[in-house]
Amino acid sequence: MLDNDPKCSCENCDLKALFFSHVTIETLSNICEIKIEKSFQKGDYIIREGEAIKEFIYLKEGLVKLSRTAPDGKDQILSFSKPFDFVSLFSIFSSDVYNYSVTAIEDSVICMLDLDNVKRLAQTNAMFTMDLMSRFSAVADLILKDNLDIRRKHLRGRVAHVLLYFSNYIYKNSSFELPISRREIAEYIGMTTENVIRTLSEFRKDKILKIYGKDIEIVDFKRLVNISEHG
Amino acid sequence: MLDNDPKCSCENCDLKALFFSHVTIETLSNICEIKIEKSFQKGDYIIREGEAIKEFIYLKEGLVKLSRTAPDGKDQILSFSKPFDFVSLFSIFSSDVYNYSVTAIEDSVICMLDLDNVKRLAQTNAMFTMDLMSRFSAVADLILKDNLDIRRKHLRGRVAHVLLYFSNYIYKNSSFELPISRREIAEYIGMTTENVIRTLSEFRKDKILKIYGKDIEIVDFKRLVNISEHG
DNA sequence: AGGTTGATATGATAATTATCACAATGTAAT
DNA sequence: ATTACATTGTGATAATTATCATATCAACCT
Repeated sequence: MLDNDPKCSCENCDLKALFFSHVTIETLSNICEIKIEKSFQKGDYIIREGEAIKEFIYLKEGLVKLSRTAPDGKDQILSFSKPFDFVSLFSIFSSDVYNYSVTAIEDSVICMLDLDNVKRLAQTNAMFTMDLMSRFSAVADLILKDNLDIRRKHLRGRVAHVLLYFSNYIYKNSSFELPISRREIAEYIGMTTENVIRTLSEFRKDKILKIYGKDIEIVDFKRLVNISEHG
Repeated sequence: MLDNDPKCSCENCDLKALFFSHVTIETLSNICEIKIEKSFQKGDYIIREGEAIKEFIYLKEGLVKLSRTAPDGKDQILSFSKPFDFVSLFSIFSSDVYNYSVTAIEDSVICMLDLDNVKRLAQTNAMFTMDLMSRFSAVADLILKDNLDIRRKHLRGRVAHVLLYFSNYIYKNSSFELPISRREIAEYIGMTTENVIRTLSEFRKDKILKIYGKDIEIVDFKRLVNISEHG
């Protein structure tokens, strides 16, 4: 965890429009003054499952994973989030504790606002609450849709799905450095680590990918899309 | 679809507390006057995937399933909902069309309010919007948790999970009439119909269940719980 | 009554995925 | 530097699940 960055100001924040577009500059400034900005390095926990929810948190920079530890001790990854996708929101209005852990999978920066303050704002400013709810429902829908999409695919389709997710949605590039391990891919798609590794090797042998450790280059995009959609 | 029931009044509705507890009686009466109540028989579509969202809908009585048709034509069931669990809410603040179909799996009654009216209310009454968001986030959390729970289980554990869900959560009885077909169980847990049927037969042979068509009696509760949790 | 359809049921076999075993590499700690 | 440990990688085998074939039964239609 690095030091706070004093240069950040809500007024100039790219994320302001996300849920503060109906909040007056004065109110925003008040909130802003007591906000805390924190930096996390890749691998750091931002939120731990079971912790009390005391802050309203959103992601300014970076990439995180949402996960939980199942009763048998195995981790399950629910989704990945970049800025504009919400982070802490899933439980803050319905639970006292976080149901999921949030971990930085790239160096990340978050903003923390006092939850009681945000709740007070939400209780008085209906438009703010509407904006919040719209974001929240869009993200929830996305996660559910993604989970259903993965559910109906086989191993190869699931691995292709993850690769396309990072390529198309996160990095917007056919070459990228995979931010997660093979094990984490497995935890995300619900398969074993060995089978994820094997499948990646197959894709390499089939000249669909070039792989250098975590560096991935999608060579045959069409075929990968086809595998993702039709097995 | 049956006739409207003129006897229903919002003032006496059990569900009022759900999201109208911070709405004045006058406002509620205004909303109430233009509400439409509809009854559906088991099997009827209440909402079809892809339809434009024009109403705010909630379930007064009955039991429904949320599902979608995957690109390959196969159905996937996302969750089941009884009154107090929301129905239409998943997309109404983030999408113009329904992402999921809602089908009555028992005779059901819904209330329909004009969505623009509800949105206007949400934009002016922050407490109402907060209540709405709390319900919504609780339901979303529940669905996600349930999906993750199912994901980490094998066939037998998944079937046991569904049986316990209906027994514990829906009917609160060790005997109940299964409101869905074997195929629908399969669509819910992501396995084939044949394997669901086979597993039910195994449970019967193992004297865990008594089965008469759709009538289920859980005889060995402990063992079923154990299968659900540990395979 | 006869015919069609869909749901339930069961068995045999094929396909898919997990588990186990082991090796190589890389990385962090001391 | 060297031990310790996690990650990546591959093969053999076991376990799990899907597919296909077939049968029965009930509901519904004409």
